[in-house]
Amino acid sequence: MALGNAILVSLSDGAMSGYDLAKHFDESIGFFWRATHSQIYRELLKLKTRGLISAEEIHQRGKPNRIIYSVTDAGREALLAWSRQPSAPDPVKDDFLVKLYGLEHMDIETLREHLTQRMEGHRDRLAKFTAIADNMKPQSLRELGRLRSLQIGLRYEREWAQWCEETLAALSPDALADLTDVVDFPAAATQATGS
Amino acid sequence: MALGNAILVSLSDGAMSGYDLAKHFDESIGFFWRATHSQIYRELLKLKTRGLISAEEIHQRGKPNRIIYSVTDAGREALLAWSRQPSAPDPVKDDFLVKLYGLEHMDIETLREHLTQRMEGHRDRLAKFTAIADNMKPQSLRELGRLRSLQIGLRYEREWAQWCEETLAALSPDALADLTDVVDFPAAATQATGS
DNA sequence: TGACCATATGTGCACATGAACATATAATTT
DNA sequence: AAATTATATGTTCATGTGCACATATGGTCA
Repeated sequence: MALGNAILVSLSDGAMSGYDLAKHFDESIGFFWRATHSQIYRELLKLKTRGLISAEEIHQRGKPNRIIYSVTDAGREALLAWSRQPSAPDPVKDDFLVKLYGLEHMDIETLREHLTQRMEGHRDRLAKFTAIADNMKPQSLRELGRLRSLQIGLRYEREWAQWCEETLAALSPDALADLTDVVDFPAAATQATGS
Repeated sequence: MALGNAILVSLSDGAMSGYDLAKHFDESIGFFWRATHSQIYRELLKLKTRGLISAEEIHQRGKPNRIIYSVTDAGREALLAWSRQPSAPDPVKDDFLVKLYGLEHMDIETLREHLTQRMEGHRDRLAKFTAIADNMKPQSLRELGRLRSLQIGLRYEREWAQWCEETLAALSPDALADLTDVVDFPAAATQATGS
């Protein structure tokens, strides 16, 4: 029910429709928990069945009706109860690290390109997060929580960006020339033969 | 087919049974890609069907037969082709960060306990990774890849440990006393009332 | 006028995930 | 002698995930 709780937290910020939630999950809370709109609509029905949220249909002119969901008292209790449950530390799943782990079987040239792209992405997000964090001076629990969760995102992006830079250096032709098993670099990186 | 590739990388290290792979996924490569034994046995059958691995049954005395899998030439080609595909940067999913994001709706006392436990776990793994990394002086592509993937794990654990420490300080009773919306601390943390 | 886009809510389907169950052998411990 | 543990390979089932599809309204742009 992890997605359900992320939705309850989002709705605690203010009543929202599934459509709004989907956008919300593409931005702020989405950094900690990803969800597609189909998942969200299904989860909303479950939460409503369990009485944790209530629904109100809003008739709009010119657009389809919206269904606005609000957290009920039972929903707030459920959130509090959830906060008392231990959180499973999330298992990391990363294709790219598996590739690095099996480096001698990979196309290094391509890996360098992907590393560069990835580094740029991490740097962009780092800049974005830093800009937001710099303007935050938390004066409430709410703001403090937002800042602390932003801070881990910031640390995450910073370390990844630095690691990409370090790894690019370690995989540079110059650095690789010292290794014993790089036979015919750089040709070996783009052309590999069996046995 | 991400699990399949992680298995191919593992088998490239040497032929192994599903049982061995399961242990392997609980240790080294498991930091980057988690898998249970039931997943592994299923994936092995798929890989065999696709001709990427070959199987050899070993009759043992005293123990059930083992089925040892090896990577075929087609498997090696598949790995190389995979390394040329871009890797999706893994979406983070973390209960604990959602809790922090919705801090004002949570039981802060419990969160502090969980933070402490989590910090200890990260520190333990950091010490373990550091000890291994300190003894590594890569002289082959293989060793270099292992070290680079270990380095991101090390950075990850270090940052999480530090963040936990920082966050514990930020959530200390003293620090919280400055906030506007902490009404009757510390009673508020363990006893919450509706509306 | 016709195509496309933004809003808005859903369903269908294929596949992944992981806990629990199932089975079998033999050594070790009580 | 019986229970437990380690080895070893699977299956079953409930649930989660996410892409693609479906439907509906009305505005904008060529």
